[in-house]
Amino acid sequence: MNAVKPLRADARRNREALLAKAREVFDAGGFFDLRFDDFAELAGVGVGTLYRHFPSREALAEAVYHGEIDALCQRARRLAATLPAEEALATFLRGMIDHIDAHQGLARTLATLMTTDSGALAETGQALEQAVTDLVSAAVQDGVVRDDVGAGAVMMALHGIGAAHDRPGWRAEADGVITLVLDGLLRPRSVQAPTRTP
Amino acid sequence: MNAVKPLRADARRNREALLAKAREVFDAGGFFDLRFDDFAELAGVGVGTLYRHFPSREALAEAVYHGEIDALCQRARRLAATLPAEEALATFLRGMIDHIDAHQGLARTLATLMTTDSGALAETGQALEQAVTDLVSAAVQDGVVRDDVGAGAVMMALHGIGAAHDRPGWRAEADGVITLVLDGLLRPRSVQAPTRTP
DNA sequence: GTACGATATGGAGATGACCTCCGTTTGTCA
DNA sequence: TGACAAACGGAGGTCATCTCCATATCGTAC
Repeated sequence: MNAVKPLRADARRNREALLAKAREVFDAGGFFDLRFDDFAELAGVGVGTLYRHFPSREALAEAVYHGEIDALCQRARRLAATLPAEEALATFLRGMIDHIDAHQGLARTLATLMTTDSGALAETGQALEQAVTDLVSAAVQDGVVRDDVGAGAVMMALHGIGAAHDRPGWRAEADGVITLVLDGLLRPRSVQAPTRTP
Repeated sequence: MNAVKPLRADARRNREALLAKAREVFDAGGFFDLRFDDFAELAGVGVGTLYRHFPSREALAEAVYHGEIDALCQRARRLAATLPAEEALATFLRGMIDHIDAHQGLARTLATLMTTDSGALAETGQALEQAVTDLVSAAVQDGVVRDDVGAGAVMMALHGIGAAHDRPGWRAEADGVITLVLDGLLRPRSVQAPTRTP
């Protein structure tokens, strides 16, 4: 599926230059406020080259954080393999906040990844979602976590955290969400019948 | 603060026409995909008039749902007055989903309202957030809900729900989030010390 | 009813971001 | 080194947003 024919030397050089500059701009926090064209100039390549390598701003963002997110997924697998399912899930979710907190722009990138469900862009998002799903499933299998609420709900909560990263008390609130989600998951199923308001 | 001098007759007429057409387009679901200029023509007014009345797409969205959100806030107050705090909170949150589910575009509007924290646009968002805060506070006061997680976390969760409204299994997942949040809130504080990953 | 200042209108066009196209340059391989 | 493919770059097309101001309409005082 991923038959990447080797890039020509100059192509690879430009690609790296773009990624390097992108990381720099991300860390400075201004990535999403920068004109995409200006970014090409900043990186020292033409606009056409920029667009050939990264068809959209989101594609570039994904590329920048692809490694990061891959690492998160691997981390999920490692946790799942070494810790009791419940603890693995908890540790992973708390770690997500740390990661988002540590890197400017990752939050917004995640938010974008989670809404975009079409195209190759979503691939990374899917991987992350799969990782979460696996963690939750394992905990359910263990019997420590209710089975009437799916991993999708957890993803939604993460989504909310990512999308709201510019709120004033972000860190504390994000921790609160995870606490609620985790403690909520530990309860037995359907404490109360899901009341629908009339 | 809100010293609105009465609009001239034609101005009021145009404003109403814009709002009416906006509601119509919202219900059809295409509001956010429509060119803003085209919308002016649809409503039968000039672009300038559109922009004078509603400086941005979001301002118009807010105006359309201002009543709706006001109603939600009132509902929150009514529930708080007539039900035990815990039940009031639960009923309100479940009701939120129903509302979002019922109206195309309300979800996206809420998402926008919740991220935008500057300008008059946020006023409505603030009101909604205040309503949630009050409900949570009352439940905390009653001792039925933990006091170590603030209303901000609940808002974040709602945010996630609103922002993700185009996911396939949205309704079920949204219900799941609320279930987790509610059940999470019912647990005593800090079951486990908030572990920070190293 | 009419005259006049205040208020509102409308739509052509400026603005500015995004993206494409294609003539030129650079790398690769025999 | 020649020839072919791959990649470059940036001028310019496209498109949505928003502004500006000459014109029209309203409300009111006379």
